[in-house]
Amino acid sequence: MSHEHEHHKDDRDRQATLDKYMAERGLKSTRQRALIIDTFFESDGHQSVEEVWARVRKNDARVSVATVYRTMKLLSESGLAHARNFGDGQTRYEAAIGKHHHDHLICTSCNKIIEFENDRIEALQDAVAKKHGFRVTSHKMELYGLCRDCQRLSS
Amino acid sequence: MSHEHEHHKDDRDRQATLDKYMAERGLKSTRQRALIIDTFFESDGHQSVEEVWARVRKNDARVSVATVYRTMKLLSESGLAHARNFGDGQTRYEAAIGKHHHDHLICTSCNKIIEFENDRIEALQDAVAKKHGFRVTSHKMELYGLCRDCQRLSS
DNA sequence: CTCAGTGCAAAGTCTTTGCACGATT
DNA sequence: AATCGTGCAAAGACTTTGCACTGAG
Repeated sequence: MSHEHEHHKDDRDRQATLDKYMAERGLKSTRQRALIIDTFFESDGHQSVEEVWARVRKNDARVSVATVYRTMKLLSESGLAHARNFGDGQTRYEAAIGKHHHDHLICTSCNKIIEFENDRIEALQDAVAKKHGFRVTSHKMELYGLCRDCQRLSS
Repeated sequence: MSHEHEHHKDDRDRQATLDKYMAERGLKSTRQRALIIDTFFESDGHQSVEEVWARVRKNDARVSVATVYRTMKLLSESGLAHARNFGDGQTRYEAAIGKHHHDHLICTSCNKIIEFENDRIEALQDAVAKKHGFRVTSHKMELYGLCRDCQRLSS
């Protein structure tokens, strides 16, 4: 299966999830929402509202930042995006569709973020949750430290 | 070894760490700092600045919240406390001495927080970090979901 | 036609900071 | 005495919200 096919499939998944979510609550589909959502999913990574807004404005300068805040919250509540807090005082959103779940290695010196996934850790997390009677819906794991490059620089 | 002994030992550890840190940077020991630090370490859990301030004020109403902010940041930088972000827009501090490292199960319904530790997960984290050339200094792992009680209520 | 969505600016939170005064080394 | 610390209020950063207008269903 080509990457292109995968992307189209992701697009459809996202559209379906979103349509379902919006239909359930009587939410309307507007020019602004469509633009914001498309813009968000066009980029990878951990996007702040400000960043999404900047790119949205290139297409339509009339969109207000308040609408971006509202729409990102919508995406987060619908499960299409995850809200993250890496310690700077800013919420960052990450697309929740189209890639496997993963966690983060964060360099405290250069702020580089490396993503990784590890099934054994996930399995252990589930086991821990079960032991405590929890039904886990999401999780985050972040390892902070110095990346290879910054270790070299500081030594 | 009695619990009492352990606590005394923790107090000494903390005092030593803090003294060393402050000496290294020429920081002064003041009435406010001592009170804030004692107050913080008297309680367990994940304390917001506002909460610490409230308890500090019972002893000395003249202490300003700005000083509490500054002191908590100091504790965090000295490694005696960890700053956490659980998603409400508030930094919470947790004592870093006197208990093992642990992670969190967070109920998204009642906000209950359960702590757990799992050595195998920690070991796997180290392995992942090593694979990426990272030197990890700290980490956090949070599992979000419904606790046993809230599952029962919502079903 | 109705109700949700949007833009705007105002208000809210949490946190940081400039400055003059006070305390510690 | 020299600095660092503190209190206060102002400023900042990010986010939410009230309201009147717009637009989707």
